[in-house]
Amino acid sequence: MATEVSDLDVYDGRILAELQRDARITMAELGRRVHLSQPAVTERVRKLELNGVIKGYRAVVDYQRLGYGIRAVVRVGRAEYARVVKLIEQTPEVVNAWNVTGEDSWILEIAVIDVEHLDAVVTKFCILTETSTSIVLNVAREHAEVLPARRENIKPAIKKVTGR
Amino acid sequence: MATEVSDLDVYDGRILAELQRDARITMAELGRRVHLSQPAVTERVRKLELNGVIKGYRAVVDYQRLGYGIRAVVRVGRAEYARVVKLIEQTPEVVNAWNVTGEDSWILEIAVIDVEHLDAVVTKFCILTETSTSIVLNVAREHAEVLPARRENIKPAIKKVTGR
DNA sequence: GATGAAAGGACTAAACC
DNA sequence: GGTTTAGTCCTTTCATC
Repeated sequence: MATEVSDLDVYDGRILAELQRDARITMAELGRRVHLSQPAVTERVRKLELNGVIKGYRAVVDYQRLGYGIRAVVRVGRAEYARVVKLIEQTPEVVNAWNVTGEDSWILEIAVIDVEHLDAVVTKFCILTETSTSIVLNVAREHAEVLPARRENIKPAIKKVTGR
Repeated sequence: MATEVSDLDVYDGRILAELQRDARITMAELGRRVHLSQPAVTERVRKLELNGVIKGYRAVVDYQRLGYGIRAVVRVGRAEYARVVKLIEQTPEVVNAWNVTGEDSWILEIAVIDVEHLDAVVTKFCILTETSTSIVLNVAREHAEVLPARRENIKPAIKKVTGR
């Protein structure tokens, strides 16, 4: 049985917001914040986990302080799917890897120590196909909180004239 | 006082690995896993948080199950910095936003409900400058665990001949 | 850094609305 | 679906080795 967005009420939305902000708060504290008793939130969180709405909980680390001076986005052109997947698996510097539509087949986010390290990683992918590397200068937004989608919130690209 | 990577020992590495895998384990359990007493791990985690190595803890949610059928990467060309930042701030669909080097100035990761919604979001950025949108078909790796950088682990791009 | 003790708070399961 | 209660476990802080 798949979870429908409509199954998620206002309490679930608040719970998801709080846990995306701080995943280590206790169930008692979470209950206080969303105005539910502790057993009630515990049960809701358990269901959100079971339904796969919450996939897990992760510590967010500072790449810079872990010794990775450079973050980069590498776009990888068309290449044999299995070979790219295998190369990604062999490359721990790849933090995120998406197979995408368009001229580039893959978009990789990598964390490397310095330029020499960047060269070493990018070269591995250059051998397969053409690549394009962009170094991250600045992060405007990271891991934004995502709430259940509500169609009412969409602002149409071109506003319809409402004859008034 | 900034943290140096050299300050992090093998225990810190294990702690960071465990907390990136599951941020909600108790300190007692974390202690068991890394073979330290509970007060010892608690103190180490506190220091990692204070030093900014651990930036926080987040629940990872499933965009699909929250009603976002499409994930996409939008590359945004050269445009006035402040205007792009302002537009990102006004666009909750943007999950990650990086200012990068290269022809594209910005790389945005967005989560949208459907094609109509995608159109609405992309159009907002098209007004500023040229954009290029790639829809995510498949995720090969997501939020890989990142451990303290160790230069010894780097494999040089071109292996040096060691005259032997 | 480990161990042990004590107080406070959090979790679990049950009974109940 | 929700709350309350009671028992158990975890966490925190202290002291000591």
